[in-house]
Amino acid sequence: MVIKPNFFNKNTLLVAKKLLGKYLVRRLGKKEIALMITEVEAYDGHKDKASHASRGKTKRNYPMFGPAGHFYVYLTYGMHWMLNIVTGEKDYPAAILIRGVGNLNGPGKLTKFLKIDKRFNGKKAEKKTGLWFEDRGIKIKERDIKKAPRIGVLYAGPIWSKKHYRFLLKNIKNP
DNA sequence: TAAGTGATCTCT
DNA sequence: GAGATCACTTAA
Repeated sequence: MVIKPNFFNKNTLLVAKKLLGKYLVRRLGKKEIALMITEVEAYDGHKDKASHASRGKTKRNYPMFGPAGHFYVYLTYGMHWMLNIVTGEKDYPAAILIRGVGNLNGPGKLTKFLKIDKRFNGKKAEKKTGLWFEDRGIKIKERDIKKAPRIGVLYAGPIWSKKHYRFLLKNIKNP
């Protein structure tokens, strides 16, 4: 079943954990590619120094301030698109970075494989968009979730870079 | 381990 | 307008 926007309209850390084991589905032409989400990172609120939203709303990060269930896509290092899903209330800047799906590890590889770019920025996660989330009934237990510090955010200082806002599945099961 | 790559942010 | 920075990948 397709996941609705209100699924994302909750505490970001909670949603991040619940997103593990769900499916990211992409329609390319007539084909649908469904990949299980195995790794995510949370960026929660303007106080989070590692978040793009920590310095207020800008032309780039405005989708983070929008309603939950929309995508935030941006380019980094001149060549890699990052895919995020916005969470929380409108005007509360928060999003979850999808770092790994299926057998792909790394946010840059993911977007390259699924042909995701800025066209999805600010779009709603639904079938019409061509990129959405599905719940296929896989249950993830708390002990299967590993918590770890986020990647590439050392610039945010010791407090925010050490927070365990990264969640990944320990045993990747093949459905 | 280092280089590639370019939009965006933060100063002038 | 210029310069620094960056939620990464790949090939050695």
